[in-house]
Amino acid sequence: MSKISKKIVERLIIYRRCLIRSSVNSNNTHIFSHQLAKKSGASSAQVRRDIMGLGYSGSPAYGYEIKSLVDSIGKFIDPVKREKIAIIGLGNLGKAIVDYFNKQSLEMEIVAAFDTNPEKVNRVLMGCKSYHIKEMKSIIKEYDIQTAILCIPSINAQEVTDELIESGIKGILNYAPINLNVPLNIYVENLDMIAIFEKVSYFARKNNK
Amino acid sequence: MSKISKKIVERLIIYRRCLIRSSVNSNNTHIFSHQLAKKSGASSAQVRRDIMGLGYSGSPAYGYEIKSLVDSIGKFIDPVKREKIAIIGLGNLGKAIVDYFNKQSLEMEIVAAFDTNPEKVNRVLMGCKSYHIKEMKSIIKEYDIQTAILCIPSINAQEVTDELIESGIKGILNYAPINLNVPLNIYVENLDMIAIFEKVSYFARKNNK
DNA sequence: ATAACGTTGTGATAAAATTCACGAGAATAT
DNA sequence: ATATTCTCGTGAATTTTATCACAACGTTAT
Ligand SMILES: NC(=O)c1ccc[n+]([C@@H]2O[C@H](COP(=O)([O-])OP(=O)(O)OC[C@H]3O[C@@H](n4cnc5c(N)ncnc54)[C@H](O)[C@@H]3O)[C@@H](O)[C@H]2O)c1
Ligand SMILES: NC(=O)c1ccc[n+]([C@@H]2O[C@H](COP(=O)([O-])OP(=O)(O)OC[C@H]3O[C@@H](n4cnc5c(N)ncnc54)[C@H](O)[C@@H]3O)[C@@H](O)[C@H]2O)c1
Repeated sequence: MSKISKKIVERLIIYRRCLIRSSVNSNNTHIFSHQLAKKSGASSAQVRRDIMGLGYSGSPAYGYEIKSLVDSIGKFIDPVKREKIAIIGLGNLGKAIVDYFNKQSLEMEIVAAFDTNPEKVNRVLMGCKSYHIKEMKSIIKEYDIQTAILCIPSINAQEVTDELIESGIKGILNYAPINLNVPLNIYVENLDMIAIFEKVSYFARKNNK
Repeated sequence: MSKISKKIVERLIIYRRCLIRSSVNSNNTHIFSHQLAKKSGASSAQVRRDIMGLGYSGSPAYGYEIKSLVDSIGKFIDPVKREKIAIIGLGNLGKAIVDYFNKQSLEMEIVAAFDTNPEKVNRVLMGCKSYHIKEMKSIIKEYDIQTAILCIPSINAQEVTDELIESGIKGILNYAPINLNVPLNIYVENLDMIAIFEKVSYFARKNNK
């Protein structure tokens, strides 16, 4: 079987998001590669190749059956159990994220939040309970949480990261604008909003060339 | 001169962010390609290649001079004038973003916010004034704003996008989980937080392989 | 019947991105 | 002085990624 590269995984995730979104406001049961391409920003040949990699097949007559394609991507992408996520930092951004994730996502849920500020602990927001940071290690182990979202000031990000890793966390989505030092087997995705916006600004000026 | 591809632009932006961050808490004046590689996640050969593309040169003895390298990247990436940004939607996410951008970024500023909710207009947050959406077109033209951040519910995103484009906006950072339809010369960057987190979850499970 | 059409799946090809690897040269050690 | 040790800049090689292009095949129109 052909290898599924990092890039292909990223696109499969996008394809699925596009499929789920469009199946909400349309009642088509099938989609052609060129339609999914348009929605996702890929080329139609690439869509077909990526889907081929999954071992999934469409029909030349009707294209891909949306529901089973979504399932097929899910079988490849999703964890066996429902994903339980921790979030660290219940500031402006953290609260917005908890609200958004737990409203939108069916496959995963932010189950625990941690903060140092006593006013932010022992609350419940969208099904997510908040705790003091000193309880973090035990709660993460208790819930068997594998992934975390980091929304605290840069200055504290590395020390909390070290604790997260000690607690058994394997993946971190980091919003703090700092480069975290982690072992090779830990996956960190940095989401630097300013860097992303600089890109928008650049390509806007170049008329998207 | 060799071409600067989209990918290289993205990395240059990251390099600069890393350089600026690390120059805050260290007083080194120079940096080697392998050090910047470590910070940014690229390889050292790639760092050298990318910087080469700028026409900038380091010294084999001391590496790159941080300040002039930052300037050199800026000369390539930055607009001539300070970037003025509009934001649409002052909900949880929108407020967090205004606060963050206007605190952190030196090169750009969110100068105007727009919302439909009367309670959210005619306020000032971190130097950003908020207006009713019906004033959007005129204010954007008045300030000569080229780029916008979209933080409103998906359902309204397309119509507002159409108005943004009519107003002369050339680039959009879109947080709503929907695919916007825009002309080819308009740059849209979609930031789908759930898609990004799905990636984190996947690679965490695969031990970052 | 059968021709025309539009799509998938995929081998072959092209293009893009990345890494390799080494000459040149400055700094430092001996 | 000379050797040693780093690095940068970069041509060449390699690897990865994306596109091309078409046979095979079901559908629809005639
Ligand atoms: N607001 C944004 O849109 C935005 C965007 C990108 C990145 N960021 C970054 O995300 C982080 C949070 O942003 P914010 O706007 O929510 O900031 P904020 O100041 O509103 O919230 C920070 C929260 O973290 C908590 N905290 C501080 N130290 C902690 C620790 N050691 N352990 C646990 N909790 C701790 C604070 O009590 C507070 O509740 C910052 O690093 C910021 O730079 C924010
Ligand atoms: N909260 C998050 O972390 C998060 C993350 C990713 C994406 N998103 C998306 O970003 C958008 C906003 O998220 P939020 O959490 O801030 O939601 P929110 O409901 O808190 O805020 C939405 C804001 O948009 C305003 N609004 C609605 N229609 C408008 C219109 N036509 N013109 C101008 N303003 C309008 C509302 O008055 C409100 O202030 C949503 O599409 C959401 O799915 C949110």
